Amino acid sequence: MPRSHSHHSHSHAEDAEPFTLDGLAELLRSKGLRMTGNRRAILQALLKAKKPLGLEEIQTEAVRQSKGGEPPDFATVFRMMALLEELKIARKVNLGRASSYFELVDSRHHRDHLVCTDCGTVTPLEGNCPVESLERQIARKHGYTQVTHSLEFFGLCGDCSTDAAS
Amino acid sequence: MPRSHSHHSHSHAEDAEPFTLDGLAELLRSKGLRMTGNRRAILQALLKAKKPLGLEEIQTEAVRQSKGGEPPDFATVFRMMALLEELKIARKVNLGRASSYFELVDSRHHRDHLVCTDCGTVTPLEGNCPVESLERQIARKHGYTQVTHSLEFFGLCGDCSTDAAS
DNA sequence: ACGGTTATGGCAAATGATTTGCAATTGTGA
DNA sequence: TCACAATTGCAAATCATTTGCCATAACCGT
Ligand SMILES: [Mn+2]
Ligand SMILES: [Mn+2]
Ligand SMILES: [Zn+2]
Ligand SMILES: [Zn+2]
Repeated sequence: MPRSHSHHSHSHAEDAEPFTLDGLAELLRSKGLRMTGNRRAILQALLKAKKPLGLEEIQTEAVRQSKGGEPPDFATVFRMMALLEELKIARKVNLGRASSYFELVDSRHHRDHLVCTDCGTVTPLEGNCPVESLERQIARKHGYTQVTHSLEFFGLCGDCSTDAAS
Repeated sequence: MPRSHSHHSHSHAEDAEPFTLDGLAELLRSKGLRMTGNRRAILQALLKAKKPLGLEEIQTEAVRQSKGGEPPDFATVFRMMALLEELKIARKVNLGRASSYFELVDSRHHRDHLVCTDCGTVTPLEGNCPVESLERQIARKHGYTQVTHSLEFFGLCGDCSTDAAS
């Protein structure tokens, strides 16, 4: 795919550009994809999210972001997320639930999560990932490439611990 | 098969009783549950497994363990696994696939996994878990109790890396 | 701005996985 | 051996994911 560095002032799609709507829009276009109202809304929802979102949540957040109008169809959200996964812009997060949850994946700020198995509260964990540095070692030891990981902690939050005791 | 001290065992999986068929049988009975041919076969399949098994696999391995006869119904395997999860004897493992996979959970030998996202190969990782010691810290810091975790690495195995390059 | 090309989106139906109801069966303790 | 409750097979229900089809709309070149 030819890269036209027409005006070098900004937005090289492949650069570690901070995840911004414009940056993502550019990236999509560079792949021959189109930027639509639905997609803008979905991306905004994901950008604003403080925790992984389910398809329903993306749908409702998206319509809120785009200030009203019809929410994107469920299938549309589904296809968009499949696309973003394909492009490694988003990833599925294992929250131990039946349906899928997604978050944008910024290679510099990936997050692990703490999930209350009772009330469902999700807390992104602060600080450095404790296993990121292992990816390289594991890759070498087992002859793997492109190693990523998924790390979640599950437990009972304070409230739910109390409730369980009574 | 020496059953040295199978009495005084009516309680939790915390009795660092080794995970053996008899031990598990006893545990189930202590909960008022019954030990049947199906259950014995399913447990044997799980005990023998070197990696997490899907419901189908449990079904086929179970019939092999019990040396023939009808394989347990799919719903039976499903209910058995729900039960074992409930009792914290087994857990679901996130292999990034659509359907669920299970493994017995021995608090002393829990395993994280390396999964090839292309061919599906699953490799239990040797050695100490790199985050087990964090569970306590996270529990304290966030006011959680009963904290567990799920850690999987994903990537392309040697073969699949080669194929992808061509 | 206009029009042709083609990605996209809505709708509904197909697929796939999980879960449940129910009657017949079977394990267990008495 | 009996009575009772747990278990199981089978089929149907539920829930989540995925796809086909065609009308629509984004983008490109004029
Ligand atoms: Mn991490
Ligand atoms: Mn671990
Ligand atoms: Zn909670
Ligand atoms: Zn592979």
